Amino acid sequence: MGRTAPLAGQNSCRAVSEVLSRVGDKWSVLVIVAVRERPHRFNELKRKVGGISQQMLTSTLKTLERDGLVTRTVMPTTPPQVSYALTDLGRSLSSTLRQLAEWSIDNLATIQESRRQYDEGRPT
Amino acid sequence: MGRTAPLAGQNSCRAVSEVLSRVGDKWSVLVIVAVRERPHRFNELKRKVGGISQQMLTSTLKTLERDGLVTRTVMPTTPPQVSYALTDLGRSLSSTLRQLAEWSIDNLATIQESRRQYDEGRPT
DNA sequence: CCGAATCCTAAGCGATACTG
DNA sequence: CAGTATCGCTTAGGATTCGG
Repeated sequence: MGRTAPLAGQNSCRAVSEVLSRVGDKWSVLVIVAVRERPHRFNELKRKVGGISQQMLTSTLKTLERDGLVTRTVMPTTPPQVSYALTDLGRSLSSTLRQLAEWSIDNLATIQESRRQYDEGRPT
Repeated sequence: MGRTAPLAGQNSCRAVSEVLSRVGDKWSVLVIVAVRERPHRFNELKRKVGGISQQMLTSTLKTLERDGLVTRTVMPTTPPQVSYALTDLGRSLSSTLRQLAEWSIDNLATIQESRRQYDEGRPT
């Protein structure tokens, strides 16, 4: 991958695709946004995200940690507490996602309307 | 459910999540970028995207059309030709994605390095 | 409180063959 | 050329249970 493609064309797409695949799963973005403002503990995140299973929260957090987007800090208390926080990289991604968030909010209704019309025309 | 979170936090995330789920699949972004500059025909897109199966290109295009992101135009020639193009909405999304593309290009290497280190520490 | 392990279902996706 | 149909593998992800 020594390619430093100057154009935002074919090569860069693969990068976006890669990042989107990671972040485009069901929970990653929700978790990122939930943990964004301050460190959170596990069950705190679970409540805040809402609707996520333990399993998925655990694995989502693990993946995010592996990717260097969140940090995991174990507090040696009893019972043990674990604190999750966004890294600089995670915050950077979070900012970038904000643009997409705005687009989504602005256009989600349009998309849903488009779907409805499409489905009407094809009742089969 | 009586929750009407006024913050642009929780609610908007659902919208992003929704859009990301749509666009975060394996091929949508690649197809969007491939069709971006000008209308393309089916097999033209297939070649340009590269590695995509007929099945997936068909269903990806259908979903994008349903969401109002691309148009599908059948030319009544023999053999029939079908032309796909980005809508205004699609172009708008494409622009928004560019930011994410840049972030991806800038940070993909960092992420991959982070993964490598993480995996080293946990050989199991 | 935090998370691992197991089980199970639904969906994503690819390959191939067939149609108009 | 531009799809559709079918098959089967692989993965995502939810529920539940067990352990530290």
